Amino acid sequence: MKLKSVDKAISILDCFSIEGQILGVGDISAITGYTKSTVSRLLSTLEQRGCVEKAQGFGRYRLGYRIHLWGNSIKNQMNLGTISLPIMKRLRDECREEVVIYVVEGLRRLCIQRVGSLHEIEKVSHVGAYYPLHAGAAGKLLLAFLPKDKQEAFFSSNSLEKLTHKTITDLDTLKKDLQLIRKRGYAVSRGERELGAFSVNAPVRDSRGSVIADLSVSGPLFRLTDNKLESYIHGVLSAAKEISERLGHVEGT
Amino acid sequence: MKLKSVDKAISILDCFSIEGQILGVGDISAITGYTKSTVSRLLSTLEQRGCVEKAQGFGRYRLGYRIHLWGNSIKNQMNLGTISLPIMKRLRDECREEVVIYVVEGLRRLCIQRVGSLHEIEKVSHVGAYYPLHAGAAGKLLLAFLPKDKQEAFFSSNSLEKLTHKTITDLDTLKKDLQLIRKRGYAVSRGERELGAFSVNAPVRDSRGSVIADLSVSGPLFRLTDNKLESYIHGVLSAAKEISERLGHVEGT
DNA sequence: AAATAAATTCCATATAATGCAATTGTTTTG
DNA sequence: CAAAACAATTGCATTATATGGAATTTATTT
Repeated sequence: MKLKSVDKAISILDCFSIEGQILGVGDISAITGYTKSTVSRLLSTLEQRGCVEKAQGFGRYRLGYRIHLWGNSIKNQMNLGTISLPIMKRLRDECREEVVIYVVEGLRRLCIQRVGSLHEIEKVSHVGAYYPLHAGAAGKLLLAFLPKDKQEAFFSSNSLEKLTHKTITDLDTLKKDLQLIRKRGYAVSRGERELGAFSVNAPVRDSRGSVIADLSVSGPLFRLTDNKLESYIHGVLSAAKEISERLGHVEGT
Repeated sequence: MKLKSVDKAISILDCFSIEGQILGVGDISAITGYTKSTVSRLLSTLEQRGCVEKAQGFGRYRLGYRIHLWGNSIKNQMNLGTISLPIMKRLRDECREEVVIYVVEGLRRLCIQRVGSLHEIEKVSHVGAYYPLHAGAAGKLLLAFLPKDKQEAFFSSNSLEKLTHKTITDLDTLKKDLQLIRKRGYAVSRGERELGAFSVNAPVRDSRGSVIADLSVSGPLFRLTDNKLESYIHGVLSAAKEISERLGHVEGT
């Protein structure tokens, strides 16, 4: 970090990132650990430029119009795909396997972003393509964290099509599996949708704590050792956490 | 301004406020006048915290996910009314008369924000109330800057109801008036909607340059002198300009 | 209205930011 | 494809700036 006071200013603005947050000098000083004089001066600089503004009178601040302005100017460029991309690339470089993000659309999952494997033999998913929710760890994870009503809608409207001999076609077995995924916080599958493929998955959460996407590392089964599995689980969990943070998710929500 | 480096950082972020703007160190140095080393260091600090991020490779930046995050956390609190309020208060304190903001809704104008007069005898508009477009300078200004199709819709569907003996009821006279308002960039009326009242108005523009609202100073006619009129026109124009800037409007759009 | 609490300003000191020049990295062109 | 041209980054000494603690001002509570 090159410029300390700028870094501090950013930390202060960050205190406001919970929606509707209104804070005073003392609050911010307590959160950040900076002295009240420092916070006061930083706030006053930020206020002069409209990054924060007085709310509810004396010494209480919220984010200002300028932040709103900046936010507007990128809201069209910024979506889950672009926010995730750099983190997905990093994960891919660690794992050397394909990294993909899926979201639920209707009763299927949609691939919205992909970073390809570094190996010659690779598993390939396609951005824009739809895949089932019941087969493969990505689908099951999304299903596991779906709101109850949508989950029911899926169970009642969908036959669990057998895609490989590993596909789960029994509803009770599937439900048990979903419960396990919720408990563990990640999902692993081998050959459920595509024979000879593995997939390691973790949930991406938004600022309200809802699971809105699935982050996946996947590749051919023959390359998956126990050691690698361990490291992929760790990697995908921490990358998913990082994406969630960028979406405003705070731990313990 | 208390902290110079923070102020510089804000100026740099501001360079990006035109939607989709992508800039390099050299560009920003040219815009702001800061040396390239300074810009480079500031950008690198901002990048580490996700306020800007690399775009299109080598040394090109755009706003980052953190700005998006902050923007999201206030987008519900920030609307035309709250953005305008502090500027409206300042204008009211200068003029000592009622200051109001109107937007077009359907074929009428809607009062969305108001700051009351400082005099005992005051003109009073009501937030949430609807007023006509053809009577009073506020309505005429909004009408003058309406897109052609909506203007036509108004002309064809609306009889120009006579509210006072000053109300313009002839379509051709009205159209001439609108042309003059567009040319001048502000509008003044006396007693067109409410006898004994005056109103001085200027347009508020958004980041695309479209007129989205009308800012008005109004009061009882007996207090309006030629000197005051001059100063109200100047005041309302500059306040409207300031609100427009806060909405992302850049001069000459 | 007085007392309490919080935010702001003052000031000397320590620290951080600056500009220049040198370096490293990227793109263009012959 | 190498060499030149261009742009961004970093090291370093200097100068300007940010800092913490105390004092002061400003709001809130009793």
